[in-house]
Amino acid sequence: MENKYETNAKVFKALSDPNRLMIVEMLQSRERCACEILEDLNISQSTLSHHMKILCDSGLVGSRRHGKWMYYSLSKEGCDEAKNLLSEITTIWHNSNERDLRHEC
Amino acid sequence: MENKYETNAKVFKALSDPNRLMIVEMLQSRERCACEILEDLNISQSTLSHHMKILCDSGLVGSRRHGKWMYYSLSKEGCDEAKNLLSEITTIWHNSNERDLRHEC
DNA sequence: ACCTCAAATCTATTTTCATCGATATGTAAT
DNA sequence: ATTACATATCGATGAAAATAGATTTGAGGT
Repeated sequence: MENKYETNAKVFKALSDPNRLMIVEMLQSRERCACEILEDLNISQSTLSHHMKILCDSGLVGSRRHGKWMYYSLSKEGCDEAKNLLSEITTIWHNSNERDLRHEC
Repeated sequence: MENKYETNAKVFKALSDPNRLMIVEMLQSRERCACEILEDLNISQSTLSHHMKILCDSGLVGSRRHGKWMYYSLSKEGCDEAKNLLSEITTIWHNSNERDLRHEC
């Protein structure tokens, strides 16, 4: 079992690699076949497959098979969830009620 | 020199660790002294210092010294930048003009 | 000046991750 | 069924990151 911090960290971990950010950028304009992504990045086929798995597992990217080819695209839902998550965790609470007491240093 | 993918990856890398997500959550309600954060996490003082450096370097967190103590808080600007960044890279372009040609598989 | 305490830095260790080559799997064409 | 090709998985390796203990730095207080 995985706690919420580990779960959330996974989404950001998916975005914390330069090659994966390049892939995400490629997917903004349209879905892409794995072989097309492979052409643009300087990595091996097995490494690309590994990155695509991480992106898909994070929910940011979806995939569909068409014959021999795998097509990848940004997932609207996954991307929205990520945005909501980031928004939630970085919102600064200006609390008027003084429940949250100061620490004794 | 660092390319944009590496630069952007750094922000998400800062958020890709469970302990750092816990710290960010603690900072939502108010600024915290390092010693207070240390009490809540199961990590050593040196490890905490390491995490705080990563969060500060990412721009998400700011710090101020008060006597012997270091106080950390969420940076409004840094957090907004992160949100804008995520929004930019996950926006799906529905392009009507057909500049972006299909790939030959 | 000396002592104390908080936090940063240094050094070493362990764990995680990116990467690749080789192999396996799945799909379609012959 | 056999072959060809795209992608996934496996196994190994090197690099990066998390972690802790020891030491150093910095900022009061006596």
